[in-house]
Amino acid sequence: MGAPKQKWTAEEEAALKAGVIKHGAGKWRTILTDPEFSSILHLRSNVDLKDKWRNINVTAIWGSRQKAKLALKRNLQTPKHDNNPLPVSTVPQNDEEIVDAKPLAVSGETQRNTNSKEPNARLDKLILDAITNLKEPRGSDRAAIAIYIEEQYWAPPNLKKLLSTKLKHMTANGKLIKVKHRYRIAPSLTSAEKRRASPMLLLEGRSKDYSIAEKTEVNVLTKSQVDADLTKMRSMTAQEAAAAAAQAVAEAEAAIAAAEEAAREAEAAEAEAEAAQVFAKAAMKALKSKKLCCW
DNA sequence: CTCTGCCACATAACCTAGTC
DNA sequence: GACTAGGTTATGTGGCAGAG
Repeated sequence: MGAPKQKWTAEEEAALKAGVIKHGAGKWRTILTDPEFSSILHLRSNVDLKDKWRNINVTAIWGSRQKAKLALKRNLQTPKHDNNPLPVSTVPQNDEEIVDAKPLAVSGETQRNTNSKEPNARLDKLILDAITNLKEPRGSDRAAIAIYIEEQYWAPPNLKKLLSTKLKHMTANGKLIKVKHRYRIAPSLTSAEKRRASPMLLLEGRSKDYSIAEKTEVNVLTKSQVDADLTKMRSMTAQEAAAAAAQAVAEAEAAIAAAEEAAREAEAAEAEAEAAQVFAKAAMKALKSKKLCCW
């Protein structure tokens, strides 16, 4: 069927890994157009890069895609209280939750599952963070939010456009309240959500997952740190990049373990809260019946 | 039989022209 | 300038099939 199979060479694989280190997983087109890698990867399409990256990840954990698929099936049979790590096929391949563009994805849920109706979730957090920290009594206007984000984070060149779309979206969702071109955080937003609006890095492929950051005390990078990192990466040779990729795999695995531990704790806390709620209801009921009997 | 490269499809993200 | 709608591109995921 279709084109004959072209085996990936070690050189191509190293270039792919180096590209992911430099640009982040999911930025296949960017990697492909990077002159540093395009000469090696000129026979490959962005789709090829994406497929190969999937294979590399799956192979690293499960041995093969088929094994991963089997593991997934087993997972689905015992969905909720299964402590086994989720197979890579269910893990986000985009860089949304990948820490420092590590080859292995970190979260246990797909982006589609979690963010399908919530594009630009990171910007979401930055906006909340900006409004919270600006502390303007009547709310903050779009320009003020934009300036805050630009000053505090690594903002993309099209920030204003993204911001406009996102503010509208968040207002529609009820996360924000818009009064006379000023935005305030909706009172219904939980304290947990507000807490999540803590500083995050807005840089393609380099965002820090806050829950992991909280749990593992990973430092949130400043813009200057990111600049320094990028400069360093650009001066890397292919071998150095490959070595960095290998190290990144190890670090990602550690991050996965920490994230899973945090998820288990969260689940336990949730169960505890549920139990407390049930207890409270029972107590109320008992109290009511007691009152009734005494009246 | 297993592995892995290729393909197809769904959807998210992005871009652009038109309208207010 | 801001917003919207429609089109295009990029990416993620599942499945098929050739190679070893």
